[in-house]
Amino acid sequence: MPELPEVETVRIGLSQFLPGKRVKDTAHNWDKSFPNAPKDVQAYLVGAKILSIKRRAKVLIIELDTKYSLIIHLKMTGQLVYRDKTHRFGAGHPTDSMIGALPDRTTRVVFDFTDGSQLFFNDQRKFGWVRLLPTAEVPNIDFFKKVGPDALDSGTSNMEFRNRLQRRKNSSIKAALLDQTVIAGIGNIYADESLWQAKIYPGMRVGDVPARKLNNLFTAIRDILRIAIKTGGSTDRNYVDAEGKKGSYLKFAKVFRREGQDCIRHPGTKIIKTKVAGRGTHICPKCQRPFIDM
DNA sequence: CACTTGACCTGTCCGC
DNA sequence: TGCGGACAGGTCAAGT
Repeated sequence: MPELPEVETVRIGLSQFLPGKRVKDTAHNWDKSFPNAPKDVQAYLVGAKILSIKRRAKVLIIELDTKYSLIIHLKMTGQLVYRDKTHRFGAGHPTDSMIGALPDRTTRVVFDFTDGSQLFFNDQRKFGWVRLLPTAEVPNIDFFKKVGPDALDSGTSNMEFRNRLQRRKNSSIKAALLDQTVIAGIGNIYADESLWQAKIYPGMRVGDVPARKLNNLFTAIRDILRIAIKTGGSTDRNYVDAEGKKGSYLKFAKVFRREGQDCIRHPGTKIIKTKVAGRGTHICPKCQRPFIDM
C-alpha cells in the first residue's frame, strides 16, 4: 500500500487525534510487528504523552514526551487506525469506504490511551513494524541514513534529481524511482503514473533518458503526489487512513490497474501490464516507447 | 559499488 | 470444489 501520499494522509489524520494522548497500555501479538517492544512497558511507554506525528519518506514518527519516539513502517499492508472511546468510527460492519470493528484478525499492535481511545496497527502480511527508539537516535537508523530527499521536499532542484538518478544509470528508470536512496516516497503506483505522465518507457535505462524528460518526470512526480494526498491516497486493496477510510486517488489514475482500458491520450490504444524491475508495470505503448526518441 | 533476485507473510484470484 | 501457482502498495540480505 502505502507510498508517500498514503503515509502522509495517515500522518495528517493522526495529527488530529493523537497529540496530547497519554499511553495507558500496549499489547502486541506478533513479535516481528514490534521487534524491540520493551519488556518493561511500564517504564518505557505507560504514561508517555504524544507530542507530534512526523513523516520521513514512507515512515511515520510519533514523538513522545519521554525522549523516545515510536517509528512505524506500514510496508505493503499496514494500517494505523484511531478509534475513540465510543468506537463511533467504523463500529459494526465494514462499508465500501471504511473498515469495520477493531481489533480484527490483522491487528498486530494496540495502544490504549488514558481517555479510552485506541490506536490499532493492523498488517495483513506482517511486513510492517513499530519500533521504540530514543528520539535522538531516530535519524541514525540505517534507513534514514541512506534514504534520499523526500520527493516533495521543495529544496530539491531538477539538477539534483537528475544527478541522483545517474547513480543508477544502468538500471531501468522505474527501478531508480523505486530506490528510496535515490529519492524517497515513490512506490509502484506513483512510479507508473509519473512515467506515463512524463511519457517515459519504464524499462528505459536511466542513462538513456534525455534530461528534458527527467525534468518533466520530476514535475510529474510532485504534481501526482500532491494530488494523491488531496484525494486521500490510493486504496488498491488494504490501505485506509487514520479513520479507517479508503483513499480515492485510483479513480484518477491513468494507467495503474487500468490494463485493457484505453489510454486517455490515445483512444483506441489499450493500456498493457508487463513486468519491469520485478514489479507489475502499466504502460501506454503509444505514449511510452522503449527506444530513445528525442 | 551497481544491480538483480529471493525472502519475508497472508490472502485472493485464475487456470486446470 | 480443490489445488497449485502467480501476484499484491516495500524493503532487505545475499548473490553476481
